Amino acid sequence: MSEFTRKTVSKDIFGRLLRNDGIFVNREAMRPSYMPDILPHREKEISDMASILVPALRGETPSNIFIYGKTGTGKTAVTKYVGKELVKKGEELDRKVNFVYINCEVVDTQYRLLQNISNHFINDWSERIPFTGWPTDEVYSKLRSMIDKNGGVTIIILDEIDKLKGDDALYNLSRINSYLERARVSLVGISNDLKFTEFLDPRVKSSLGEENLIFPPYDASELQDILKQRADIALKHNVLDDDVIPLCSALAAQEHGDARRALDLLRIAAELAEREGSPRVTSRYVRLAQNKIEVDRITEVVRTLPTHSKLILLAILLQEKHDKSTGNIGVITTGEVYDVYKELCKKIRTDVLTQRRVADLISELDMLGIITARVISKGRYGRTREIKLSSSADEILKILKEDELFEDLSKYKIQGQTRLI
DNA sequence: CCTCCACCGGAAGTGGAGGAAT
DNA sequence: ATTCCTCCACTTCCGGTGGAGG
Repeated sequence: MSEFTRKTVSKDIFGRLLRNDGIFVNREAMRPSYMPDILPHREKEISDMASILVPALRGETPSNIFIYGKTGTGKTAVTKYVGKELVKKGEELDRKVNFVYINCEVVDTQYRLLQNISNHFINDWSERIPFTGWPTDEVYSKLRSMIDKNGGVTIIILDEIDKLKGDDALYNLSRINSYLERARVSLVGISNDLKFTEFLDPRVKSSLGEENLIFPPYDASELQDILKQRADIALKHNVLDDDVIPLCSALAAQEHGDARRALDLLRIAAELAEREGSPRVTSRYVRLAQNKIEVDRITEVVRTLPTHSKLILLAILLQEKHDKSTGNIGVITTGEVYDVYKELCKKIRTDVLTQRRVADLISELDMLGIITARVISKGRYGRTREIKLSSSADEILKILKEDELFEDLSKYKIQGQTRLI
């Protein structure tokens, strides 16, 4: 390679990718965090929520709300949207309305929750409540005085409320109004777990559930509208084949009408097309995207598995390979997996878990969708689980090998018949 | 129709970690 | 600092079971 070519190549690697001859106009519009101006097919939910919260604009306390809906049904988007509008209207009417959004998956303890809400009212950086150090009830009383001093109506959104540890925090928050003189607080809890309220303190339950909103899943045609709207903003005109949006919608509709899933499919399909230099997104890229999402999911799950679950997974993998090479056509059973697993443990000098425990871990792997395990009866030869890998063995092996512990282990060969007949 | 295999899966208990209360 | 409590991973024990082979 001449001096000249090397220079141009290295100089242009980003230039070529940067030149906007791809498919996207505004990539952000396809991300889950993007907030569109219009939320299609959520008009009813928006107006329901608005009518519950409108007392805030008259300085009265709105009812607390509990919102339930599966992932990707627009709970968070609708709530944030209504909140934004409410604050805007409040400024117009000169009514003080505060809107605090907390994601309980990130802020999951009582202390951090109270700390976070309090800091929302403290602009001066040096005045802020530290991550740790204060007694919990002091933070609580600080919060009360902050809210009272601030006045007006404060609406606190607790997203993913089921992730919050302990219900003391909810109990305290739901009673805060009786300690306030000049201000009012109302709570909005969001969850995708309907059973969540069953385990709650009955007092919290009745106070939080003054109003309930249920967000139904989107159906395929509603998903199409959402995708069309986003595609208009995010993509160049006329880069999608006609069947791309219907396909994305149909696939996502099968997954309980998850709009986020639909958007991910479309975005990844477009990204794959762009990366391959294709001028158009075809249904082939949607299929590839779906595959990529699945592989990414499996990769992530397997990578973060605890050691013993990985060992069990490897045991299943080895057994499957062994069966294939010996032409054995029987199904893999719990007992066989357990035997191989024991050997693997011995090899790396790890304690062996009991078969009972291993059975539970196998069920977990099943629930994670890495394997399928269903109970079958082999008559005289007992009752057991039939265990199968649910995705490519090589793919999983590759991920397992990332763990240095499994580097050598994966070469382990099962000696002959592990079980006498 | 009965037996009996090779597990399933519920119940109860242990022990250690981590957080809250005193 | 110490005790208490709660959670979690795991063990022990054991009754239960679908159906091939007798």
